[in-house]
Amino acid sequence: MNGKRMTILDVARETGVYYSTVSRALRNDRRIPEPTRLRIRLAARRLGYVPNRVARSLAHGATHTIGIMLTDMQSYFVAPMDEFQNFSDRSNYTLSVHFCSWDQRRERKGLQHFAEGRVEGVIWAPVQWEGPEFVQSIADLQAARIPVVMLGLQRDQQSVPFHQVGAKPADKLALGLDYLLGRGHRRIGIATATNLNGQRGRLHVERLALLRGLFEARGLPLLADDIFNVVDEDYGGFDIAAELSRRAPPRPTAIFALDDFLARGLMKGLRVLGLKAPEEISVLGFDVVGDEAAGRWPLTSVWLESRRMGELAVKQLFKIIRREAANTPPQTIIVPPRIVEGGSVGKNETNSLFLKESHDTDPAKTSS
Amino acid sequence: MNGKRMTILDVARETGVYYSTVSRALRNDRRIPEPTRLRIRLAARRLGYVPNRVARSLAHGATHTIGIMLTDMQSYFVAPMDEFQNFSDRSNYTLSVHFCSWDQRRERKGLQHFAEGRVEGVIWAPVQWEGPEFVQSIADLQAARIPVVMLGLQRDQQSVPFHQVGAKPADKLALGLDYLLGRGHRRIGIATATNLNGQRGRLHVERLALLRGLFEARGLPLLADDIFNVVDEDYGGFDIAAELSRRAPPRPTAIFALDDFLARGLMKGLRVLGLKAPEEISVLGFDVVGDEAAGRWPLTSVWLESRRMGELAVKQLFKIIRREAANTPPQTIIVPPRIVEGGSVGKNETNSLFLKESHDTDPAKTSS
DNA sequence: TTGAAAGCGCTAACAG
DNA sequence: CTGTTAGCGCTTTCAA
Repeated sequence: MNGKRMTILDVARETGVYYSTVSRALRNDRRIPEPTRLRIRLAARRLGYVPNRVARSLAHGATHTIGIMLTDMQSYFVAPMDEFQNFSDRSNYTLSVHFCSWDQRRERKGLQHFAEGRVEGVIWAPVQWEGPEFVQSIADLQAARIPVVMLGLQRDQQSVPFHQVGAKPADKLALGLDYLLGRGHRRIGIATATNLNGQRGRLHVERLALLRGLFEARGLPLLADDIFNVVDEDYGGFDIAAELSRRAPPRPTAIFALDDFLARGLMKGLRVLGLKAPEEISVLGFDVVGDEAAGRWPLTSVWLESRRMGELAVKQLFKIIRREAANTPPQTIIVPPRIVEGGSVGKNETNSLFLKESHDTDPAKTSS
Repeated sequence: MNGKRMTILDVARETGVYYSTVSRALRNDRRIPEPTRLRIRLAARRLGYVPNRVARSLAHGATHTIGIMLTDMQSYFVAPMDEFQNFSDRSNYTLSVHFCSWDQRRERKGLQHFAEGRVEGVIWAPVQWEGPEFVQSIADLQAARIPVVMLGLQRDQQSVPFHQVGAKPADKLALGLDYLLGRGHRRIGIATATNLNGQRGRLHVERLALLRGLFEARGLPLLADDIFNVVDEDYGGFDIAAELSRRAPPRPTAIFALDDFLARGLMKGLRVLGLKAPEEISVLGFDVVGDEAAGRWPLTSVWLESRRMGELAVKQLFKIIRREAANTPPQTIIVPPRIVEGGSVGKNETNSLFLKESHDTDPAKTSS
């Protein structure tokens, strides 16, 4: 019970064969006849043998693992992770995930761990695209001959020593703005939250600045009063809805909400407060996440193509790992922006807002 | 550039010492004199040598890695993960994280991977506490002599072959209910969402059932109309707020909101709709996550002690790894429930709801 | 202080 | 088809 770990030697001894025969049997080598194989596998199971991947990897020089380095555990990453999983499952690779919590030192250490662990590839959403840690990490990975695909795009597209997959915020915002213009809107408001802490706030600052430029480039006026810059982390959309319902009709006919939470909170708020969307006011979302709901989603939005990005990233990585694109110069894959129109309203809209008493626990069961 | 990976042999050749000297130098063995050590480290860096942890682990038999198996990437796990990171950083261990997306097959495969990779310990939040996969995974881990600490509690406390850390839902609900009773509330409503898909819906079903029992045990009436069972995934709290504001004053004086989202949406909705909390109606949250905000949080709530659970779990695991508790019988650590009162209101409450134009980009910069 | 050599658990090339 | 043997890259005695 509390002895040493079993090795193939133990299994060999138990079954009376040579230990390389055990090794082969356990890997289902067709040269070992079926019955022997079975006998060996059974013995291994009986003894509680667990193969040692450390030794295995050292021997044949492949870890069959890929490393994922992410900034944090945001829902943003759920869809990409799902793609990583699916793809590597199919290829019989395993994922090793690290979150650095926006800490570049942690990021550096984690990547070093990947490099020393000889993962066969890395997908990395960097905290920053510069600085000594960043450069060092790239160097480590290169020295260990580990291919990297970045999630996201570096700002200035110099020739960089890594592949990258991402979307361009400016293109996405332009698409959204032009969509609204195309629908006849001339007074367009912006819902944003530039003052939030951390990355989310920074994104809003960037988006608002870009959007300002786009308004200007199109000769479109942007009234200070039409920038709804909220302070509430998660439910700010509700404040905007309230503010809008307070305003007399010379008001924006559309609101471009610069993130998922804001957009959905705003939609919900408008509905609860009795302002009809899109009849009285239109809402366009940005970077909306819930991707399975595409089409059934009541909100029209510039899509966050995170699933697509994940898919492209992992495919590119495996291309390199499989030497199909070994010495390809690093590629920059840009995901084109896309608008998904709020289609047939989801289930939440068709039914009542509340569930009524009826489908309770079976009374027969409560008697026990 | 595109040659083979460097090994200590290359470094030895480069520096003219024996390769075991290199091994020692790189691990900062004090027997190697300072200057030699430095010379070797420099050469290693120059050559782009990256230590091979696979080989290292095989040689000394320790991977210095712990495996984390989680059901999904929910915010629930952010605080525990943070504790895991902090603790293992300090002990110079690295984390390998897996998410199984509530898929028991994936969970099984991932744990097997951990076992074969000889991680030195596992923290595991199981999808289910039973079934063949569960039993097999436990067996694997035991066969590989890998200690496990579970995140969560098994229902019937049989003597189980693993440590576990968790809280009891019934205790938490009872604490919450008695808190409200203690504040004089007699007509208490419940905000829930039993119809949501996946785990969240299941949790609501469980909580509502438990709470029903607690009401009954205290001889407290629970009106069907006072169960606000919403259908909206994220903003159902708004719907409840709207419904409450519609009702004439013989209505609940307090609402026990059975999850974080519901509670916060409800609070926000009440404020926007002009219903004063807690003067006109009290809200008690449940399993509220935002733990850094403790005290500054405007919402009184039965706390989700996820950080504490994470901390206790990782501490327990390291105790076992360090043999301080090697052959201790598996312990069940129960985190006592706790209510955190919404203290001094956070920054979001003191200021206006909107940010006004003023702190824009420096005009000096726009001129460029 | 450093060199020599054994070995971690397994794979794979080569015989037989 | 199975036994033999040589590593994989590193750590760790044991000598010198």
